[in-house]
Amino acid sequence: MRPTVHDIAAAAGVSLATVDRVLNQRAGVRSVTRQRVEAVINDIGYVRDMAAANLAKGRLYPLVFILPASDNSFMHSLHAEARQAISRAGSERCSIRIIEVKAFDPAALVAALDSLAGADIAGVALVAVDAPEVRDAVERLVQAKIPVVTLVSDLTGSARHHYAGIDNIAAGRTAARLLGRFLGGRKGEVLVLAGSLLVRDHRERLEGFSAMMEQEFSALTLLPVLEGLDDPETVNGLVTKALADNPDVIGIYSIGAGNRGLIRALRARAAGKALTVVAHELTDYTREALQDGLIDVVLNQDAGHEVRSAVRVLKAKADGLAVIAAQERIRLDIFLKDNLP
Amino acid sequence: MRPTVHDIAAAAGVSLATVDRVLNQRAGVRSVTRQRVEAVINDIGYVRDMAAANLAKGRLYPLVFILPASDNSFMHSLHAEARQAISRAGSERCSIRIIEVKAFDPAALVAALDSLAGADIAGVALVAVDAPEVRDAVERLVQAKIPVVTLVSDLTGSARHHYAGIDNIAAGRTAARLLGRFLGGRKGEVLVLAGSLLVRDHRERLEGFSAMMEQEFSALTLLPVLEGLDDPETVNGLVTKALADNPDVIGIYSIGAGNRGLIRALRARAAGKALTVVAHELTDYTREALQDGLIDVVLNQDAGHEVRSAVRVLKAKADGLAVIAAQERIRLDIFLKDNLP
DNA sequence: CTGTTAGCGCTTTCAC
DNA sequence: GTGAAAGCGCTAACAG
Repeated sequence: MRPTVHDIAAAAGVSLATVDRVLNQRAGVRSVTRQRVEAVINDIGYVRDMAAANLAKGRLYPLVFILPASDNSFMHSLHAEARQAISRAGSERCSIRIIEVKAFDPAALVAALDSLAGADIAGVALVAVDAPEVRDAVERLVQAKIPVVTLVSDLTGSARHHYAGIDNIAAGRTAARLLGRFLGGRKGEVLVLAGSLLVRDHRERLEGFSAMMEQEFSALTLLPVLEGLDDPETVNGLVTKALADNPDVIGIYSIGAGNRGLIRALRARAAGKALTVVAHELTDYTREALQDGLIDVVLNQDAGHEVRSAVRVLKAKADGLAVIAAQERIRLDIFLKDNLP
Repeated sequence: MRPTVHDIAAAAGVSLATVDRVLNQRAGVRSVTRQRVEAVINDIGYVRDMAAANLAKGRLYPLVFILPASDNSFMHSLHAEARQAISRAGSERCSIRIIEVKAFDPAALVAALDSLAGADIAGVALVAVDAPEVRDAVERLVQAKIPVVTLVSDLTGSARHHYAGIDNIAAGRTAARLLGRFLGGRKGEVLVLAGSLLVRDHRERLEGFSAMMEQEFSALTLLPVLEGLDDPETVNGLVTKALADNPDVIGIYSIGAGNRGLIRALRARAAGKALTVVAHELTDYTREALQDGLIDVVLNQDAGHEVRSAVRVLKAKADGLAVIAAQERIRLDIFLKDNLP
């Protein structure tokens, strides 16, 4: 059996209370005693049984998830996963509260963050809007020793403890290479469709995409980026018009959400020139389009993994423990019609 | 606070012992009493605190990992991940023992499995060799109520509780589509390189690959499959010869390990016709080759995820608990030089 | 059949 | 400064 506090106490000739004080670095122990105890701890290779400690403490991890009230499939699934996490919270000694805020609105986000100031909170996860005032609000929480994790979209220059999301620059580069290689050296134009360039993840995808295109696929010309605000209707209109206006388009990269509109436009199009399409986020719509051959590649981030990872990281940070780095790396999933889950 | 056994006892007017007997479905309770207690349990929405229960029981999960003693990078990393799991085992109340067996040897595997018969084991994970005698040995463990998980390679028609590995047919199909699309309709021959068609994962990859090639990329002809036994030297020889003998090869699919040899052959080749190459498993060698443009795509399975998943699943099965299915799905990772971790 | 009691490994009063 | 003792939620003897 693993050594316990009793073993330490016996070996060091002190009481359990003293051992506990040393283990938890609380005051009230002569430094001679402390050192004796610490020596024993190292000696016998003691490691604390966290489960027992949490039981004794009645430890609870009150976590808060701040999520945008966006009406697109990806955000829906992020919400769903967060609710799933809530249903599991009991057995993991944590309680999760979801706060919904207006999307793309720094002020609303700041208000939500500041509302957490006094509260008894073990950690906060938020989908960041990349603005200085948000960065400052996060800074205040970090100062107050509250672990903070950004989710899906990161916050430039912020002190957040961790980012649970994909590398969006790499995602953009990957999209570019797949599109470029699939088009196999053909000459033509590429349509790029973003949600909004005010969010960091979309900006970064575009950045990676443009750089790679310029560098490796000079036969392809990028048309000016369209911003569809992740809204199906808007996207549909923009794409329909752009395809009509630009007969040389042979590829599309859809950076954001609202792919429902894109797919509608693709379906409506007279089956003319073949189009190669790369889009983000696997939803019911993009899955179907992939199967129908309307979309060629879907790049995806696993919302479930992101939420579970955020919970694990927040709990670990709350206790000052390390995480398994590889487990918390959020992968860029690449889906063709052949490897759909 | 969540309701506890005390609350149940009080509400049902019985003692803790009786509550415990009901909770653990042990005998020795009149069915009237049992029903009364069960009613209360449902009423107040009790859920057992597993951590406390395990503490009281002094529960330990003795797990066994049976791994092949193969000398290739992937198996090395699988071993490494298993050792990592051992180092974490303490804090997860489990003890993990690794048994090494001769690779591709059903008899050795059966011997290892049978050696576990009497032992106090909470679960077994094995890299299966797909043979009837292995299936039978697994069957015996399952009969003995020991949870069994296959790792990396599955066992046909077996009663194992779970498979922690990728969908290899989908992997083969994906390889085919990527190769086909990257080659963009060009006419030519494709070299297929397997480790051994005696292992199920390689067979399945080939199956998926061939089917997709035939179905969608008829401009490409598959050469007879070469078996390199996952051995770098052998692979190197085979590839060098095949490329010399078949000047029309424009694509390669490397199904198994031993890619060190493939890469050496590619480097040695006079920089002639461009070759499109899809290989499996991200190792130091394939990573470098990807960066150098020698390999175009690496399909990968995350050994760390597989090991962690196997541990979680075995523990859950040992307690008769459910797992989070999505978390235990092992993804097919697709790496281009642009999204390397 | 049912209840009492001690105890898992750790923390936390409250005395000394 | 230090220690004794009770208790977290659950289980496991051992009595009755």
